[in-house]
Amino acid sequence: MEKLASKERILRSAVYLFARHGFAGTGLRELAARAEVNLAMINYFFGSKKGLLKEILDVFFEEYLAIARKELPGTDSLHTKLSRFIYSAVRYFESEQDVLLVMITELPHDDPEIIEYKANWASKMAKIIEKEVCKPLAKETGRTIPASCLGPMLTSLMASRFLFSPLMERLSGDVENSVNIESYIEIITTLFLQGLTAQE
Amino acid sequence: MEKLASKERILRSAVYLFARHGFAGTGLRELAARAEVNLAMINYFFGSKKGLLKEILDVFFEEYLAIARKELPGTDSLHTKLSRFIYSAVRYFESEQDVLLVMITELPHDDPEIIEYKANWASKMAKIIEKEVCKPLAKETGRTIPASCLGPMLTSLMASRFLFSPLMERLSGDVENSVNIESYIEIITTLFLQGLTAQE
DNA sequence: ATGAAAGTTAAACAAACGTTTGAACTGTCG
DNA sequence: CGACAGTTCAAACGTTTGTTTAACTTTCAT
Repeated sequence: MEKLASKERILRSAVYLFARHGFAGTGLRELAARAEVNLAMINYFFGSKKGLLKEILDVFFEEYLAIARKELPGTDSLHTKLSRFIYSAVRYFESEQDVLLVMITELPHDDPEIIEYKANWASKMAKIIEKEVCKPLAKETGRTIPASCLGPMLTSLMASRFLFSPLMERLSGDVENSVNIESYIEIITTLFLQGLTAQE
Repeated sequence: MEKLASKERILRSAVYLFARHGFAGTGLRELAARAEVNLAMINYFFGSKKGLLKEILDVFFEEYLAIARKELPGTDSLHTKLSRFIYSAVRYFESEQDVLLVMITELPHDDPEIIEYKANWASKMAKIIEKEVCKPLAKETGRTIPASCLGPMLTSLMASRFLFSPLMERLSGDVENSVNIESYIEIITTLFLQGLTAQE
């Protein structure tokens, strides 16, 4: 069992801690201890604490964008394409819950260095949604919903389970009463597709 | 023009700063400066920094729960009741955007002192949703969606505009291309109601 | 084998952190 | 007036913060 490279261990520990204590709430010494590296290694590899956050956000947005580019374009029906996208995206969210939480909880924070990064990615995402979802939808239903509204709605809906999961685990208790991931995907896919095409 | 009481000024400044820099990212000196109070006043009124956060979360959940208790029970149709709830809730979210952002961004963080508070409120909310939405819905459609799934979905969907607004403002540019609040409410109401009743 | 590059380390830096203290000030009521 | 509770204040407490430095070891192609 080869030990992971230091840089990778720092990255994973950062994702874990940022998701649980927040970016500002995580100290670099705590992070270094968890990653089993010397404190100075963090700045050596990532330049600064913010550089570390940027790299985490990059990883998330890159993959999220790649999923959109893979599933949304093409000649299939809007219904088919959106189903595929939701399926892949939620699966990805599930596999990288902590990264998703870091992305969401850092969304509103207005650090000028970070907001530039996020806006850049959001812009690319909005263009795809606009072209592949909003325009076909307008043709189908006659109703125009801009990507700046539909994109956040879709992402928030898909992320809802993971955003609230730390709370829901604590109170639901009985596991039987909760919904498995396949059902969850089915529910929000139906909700979104039926709900969207019902717009008039 | 009477100057607000010190405690109130602290509370409002905290909401403003926590929404923009996060809870852990906001220093008490910066907060005291913005509220124009002495640093020691914060601990005098709220006991600790966490006590301040608790009070902010209390204000939010209390009102959110009050809206649910007001709009959801009763003999009206599920459709009518849910429409009313979404309308009131989104209006409240809009009027207290910063408080909403603080609540959302602190949702996943696992501070033991805070998570107890949140779980307590979430439990009350889940009970109302379960009784007033999930059960009637199961009777209508035959499909059972637990409150621990439906609650987060609904809240996330209603909050999506405000969660992403700091980003969206930065990139959309043209105000004409964005959706006003009335349209936003209409869109997600239709989405949610049509989408839910389409479950089978 | 040798030298440059990459990785790792302990130690220290100034700055900022949340919190506490005890005195001073305010207004109110007896 | 004097006493009292509610506020406000400057100052300091001990930690912890992110970052930097310079020396050290390891790695690896020449």
